[in-house]
Amino acid sequence: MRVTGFSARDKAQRGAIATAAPRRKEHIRYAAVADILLAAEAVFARAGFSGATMAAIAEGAGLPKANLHYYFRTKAHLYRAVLDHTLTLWLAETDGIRRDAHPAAALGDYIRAKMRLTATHPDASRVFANEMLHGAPQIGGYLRRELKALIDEKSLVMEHWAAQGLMDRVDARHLFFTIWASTQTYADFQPQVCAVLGKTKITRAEFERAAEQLLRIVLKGCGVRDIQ
Amino acid sequence: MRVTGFSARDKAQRGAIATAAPRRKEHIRYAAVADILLAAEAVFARAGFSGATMAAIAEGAGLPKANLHYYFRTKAHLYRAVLDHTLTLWLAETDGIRRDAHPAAALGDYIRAKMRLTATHPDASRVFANEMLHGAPQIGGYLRRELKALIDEKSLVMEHWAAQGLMDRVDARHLFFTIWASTQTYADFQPQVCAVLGKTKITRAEFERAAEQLLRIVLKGCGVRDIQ
DNA sequence: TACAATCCTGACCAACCAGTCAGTTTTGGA
DNA sequence: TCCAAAACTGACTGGTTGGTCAGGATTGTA
Repeated sequence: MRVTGFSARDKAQRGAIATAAPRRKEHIRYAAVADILLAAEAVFARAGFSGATMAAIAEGAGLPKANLHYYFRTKAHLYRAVLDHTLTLWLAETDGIRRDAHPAAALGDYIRAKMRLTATHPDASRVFANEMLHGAPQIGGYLRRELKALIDEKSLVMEHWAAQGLMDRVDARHLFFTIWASTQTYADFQPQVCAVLGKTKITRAEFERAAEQLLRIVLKGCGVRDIQ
Repeated sequence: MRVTGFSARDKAQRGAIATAAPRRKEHIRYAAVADILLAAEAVFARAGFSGATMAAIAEGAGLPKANLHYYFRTKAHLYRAVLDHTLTLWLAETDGIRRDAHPAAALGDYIRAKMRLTATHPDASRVFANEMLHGAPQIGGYLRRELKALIDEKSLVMEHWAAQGLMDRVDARHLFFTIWASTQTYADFQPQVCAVLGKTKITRAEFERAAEQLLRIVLKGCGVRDIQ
C-alpha cells in the first residue's frame, strides 16, 4: 500500500514492491530491505522519528550505516517505508463488517483480530501511535481519504443492523475509536499495563482475557442480540 | 507530586514547589517557571523528548534559550518537571470509586471526568503517551507503585459491587485500560479522530457525545444496574 | 542610596548525527 | 573466464543542538 505518494523512483521502494522486474540480484535487495525495515520498525517504535538514529537502525540490521543510505536515500524515506508497511496491516480485518453478517459474529471477530494484531505486531502499533502524536504529518491524507471512506461505509452497515433490530443505534465512528484505542493500548501503553498487572510482559493468555472482556462489554453495551 | 526522585536541590523545583520560603523575588521565578512549563508541555507533546528543542521551547515561552538553562539545568530536568506536573492530573478523579457509592454514578462520573480532562489538557495526555511509547523510563517506578496500588484498591471496590449484585463481575484492571484508552485517544490520536469525523477540530459537543456513548456502552456492557 | 542576591543574555563550543563520496568487492549472466 | 552492474564501506563533512560562561541588568531590602 502506497499512501505517501513519495519517490516512485526510489530504488528500495522499487525493489521491495515491484514484482515483475529484471531478475538479477533481486533477492539480495529484497533480503536487505526486509532486514532494514524490521530493525527500523523496532527503533522508530521506541524512539520516534527524531529519537531514532540511522546508526541504531544499522546496528539492529547488522549493516554499516552507509549501506542503509544505499537502500533508503534518507531517514525520512525509510520512515515512510516503515509507515507504509504498517498501514497495510491497519485496514485489514474490517471485511467481516458487512450488511449480511450478524453483528455478534462480525464485531466479535473484529475485536479478536485487532487484539491479535496488537499482540503480534506491537511495534507497528507504536510507530503508528508516534505518527499520530506528532500530528500525522505523513499519513494525514490517507486518514482523510481511505480511512474516512472505509468508516463511513461501515457506519452505514451498523445503521442497517440497528434498523434490523440486531443491535442498538450507536455512533459507529466513536465505537471504532473505542475499539481501536482499547486494543492498541496493550502495545502503546505496555509499560502501564504491565505495571498495573504486576507482570513484566503481557502473556498470550492475558491478551485473550483482555479481548474476551472487551468483546463482552462492547457487544452487551451495544445491545447486540445473540445469534439465535 | 514528585515521582522521579530527581534533584531535590534543583533550583527551579525548589522555587516551583516550596511554598514557605524566604520571600524576595519569588514571584519572578514562579511566573517564569510557569511560562516555561507551559511552553515545554506543548513542545514535548508534539515532538517527544528527542524531537523537542530547547530553542523551540524558549521561543514558545518568549525567553532566550540561556534563560531556560538558568531555571532548568538540563533538558532532561525540564522534561521531568513537565511529567511531574502531568502526573498530578492523572491520579485525580478516582475518589468517587468507593464501596459506598453506586457504580452507575461513580463510573459515569469517572468517565465524564476523564473525557473532560482529555478535552482540557490534551497536551498533558500526549506527553504521558510519549513517555509510555518510549518505555516509561522516567515514570515506570511510579506506575508500579502508586498507580498499581490505586488500581488494586479500586478492583476490590468493583468486586464488592459485583458481590452486591450492582454490576457484573468484570476484571477492573482491563476495564480501566479500556476507559483510559478510550478517553485519551481523543487527544493522542486527534488527527485520526478529526479525519474520520471530517472535522478540523473536536468540538465540545463532540466530546460530550463521545463521553455519553462510551459511558452508555461501558455501564450497559458491565451490567451496571440503574440507580433505583 | 548602597549592595548583594537574583535574574538575564549573547556568544561560544563540543558532541552528535544525517548524509556524501570515492573507491572496493561481490555477483551472475554471457 | 570476463566484465558490467550491483552491492558495499570507511572516512569525512556540514549543520544542528544541548549546554556553558563571563559579564551585565534588576530587584528589593537595609
